[in-house]
Amino acid sequence: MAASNRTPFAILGFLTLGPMSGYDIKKLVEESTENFWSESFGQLYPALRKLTEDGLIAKQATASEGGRPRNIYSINDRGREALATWQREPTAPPPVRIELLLKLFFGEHCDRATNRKQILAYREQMVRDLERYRAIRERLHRDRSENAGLPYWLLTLRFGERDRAAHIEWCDETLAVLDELPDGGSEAGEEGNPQWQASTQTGT
Amino acid sequence: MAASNRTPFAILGFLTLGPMSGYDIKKLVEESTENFWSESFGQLYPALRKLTEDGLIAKQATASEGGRPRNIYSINDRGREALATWQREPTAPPPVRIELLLKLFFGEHCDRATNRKQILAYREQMVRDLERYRAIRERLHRDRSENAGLPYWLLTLRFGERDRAAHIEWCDETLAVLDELPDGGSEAGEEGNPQWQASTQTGT
DNA sequence: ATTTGCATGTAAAATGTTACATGATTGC
DNA sequence: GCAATCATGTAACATTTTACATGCAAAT
Repeated sequence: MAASNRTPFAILGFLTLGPMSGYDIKKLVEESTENFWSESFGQLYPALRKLTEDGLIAKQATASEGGRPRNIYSINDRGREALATWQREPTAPPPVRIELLLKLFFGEHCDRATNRKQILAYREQMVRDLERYRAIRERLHRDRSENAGLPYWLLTLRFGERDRAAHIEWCDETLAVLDELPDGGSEAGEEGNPQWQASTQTGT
Repeated sequence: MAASNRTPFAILGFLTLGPMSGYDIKKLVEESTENFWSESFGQLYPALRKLTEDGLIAKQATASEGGRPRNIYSINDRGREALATWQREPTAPPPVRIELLLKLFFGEHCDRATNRKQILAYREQMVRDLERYRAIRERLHRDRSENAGLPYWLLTLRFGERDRAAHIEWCDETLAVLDELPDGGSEAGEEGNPQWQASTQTGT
């Protein structure tokens, strides 16, 4: 998985929004970047410790109100610098692993109904995503209109909207194409053909 | 990474194209599904051994021509059944981890030039992908027009084309938006604002 | 009372990439 | 002769998820 652990940078980014605990970060991730970037506690807590050791963030144990112990982390100047440096660096292309396409690539061995069902399920997910994005957009405009980060958040949201819309169009085109194709059926047999070698490359 | 190791199914899929070695599979992956599904030797060889042990494929050691030893694997009926079963099963949504969007999400803390540079680099990659896909498409039509799998391969290629085209449009829109925004600059300071909690969710 | 949420963390397992070891053969 | 490619495999490392352990506080 390449030499790249971006969790520290995600943490630094969220800490620019204000001091907070690991738990807070996790919650924030879930309600903001989850659609294109997620983090689990198993990554978060070790990374917080490392960032503290490296002096990019400061930890402040709090047991004040209610007596509930919390570790509150704040970003410092070195942390802000590390964040900015990362933002200027070349960005790794996102790794893609689209199981749907792998299934469809071998779709010749399935009956039409199976292929259709897979595409339809994917399409429904895309539609649900779009509905969710619309709700998020409305909520952002309602509750966050003053925030300086809002334009950037909206740009990432727009990415999701365009992406999903394009995939829905692909689903519709694909369904139409599938209807024109002979219905295979998954009967074994036919004997693997021998002209497989070289040049079959395909998209994404 | 969730209970899902799809490598065996990828292998089974490729073996439907004919008997071949692990090395052959790796080559085929590179020139066909690499854009949406890749495999490394570190996954391939252990998975081939496991599939053989489980009786879904058969291994045949060859030392024939030239004396070069090769292990040729063939899918059998149980393997074909396992493949078809997987193709009918619900498909996990692809995991997304888009570093570009994470950077842009915190773009408020960068100067405009940095944000622009990141988007432009991404756009260039999308354009290169599209050019590559066009070459693949031409090659497929030229060399593979007889193959029964071709329509399905073209569908996965179309996915990549639509995806990249949509992302390019997003890049253009984003660049226009960035030009309207005040140029931040990465100076520390400003003090993290305190109204971060709840409702910031965004797209993809 | 009991569930839900707050809160921190660790351990183990799954998954995946990269680098290495090894050696044959083919084309220049 | 030498580089490239064929060919198989392992080991180490990196990354990430899931499950668990632990316990307090607030709301129903």
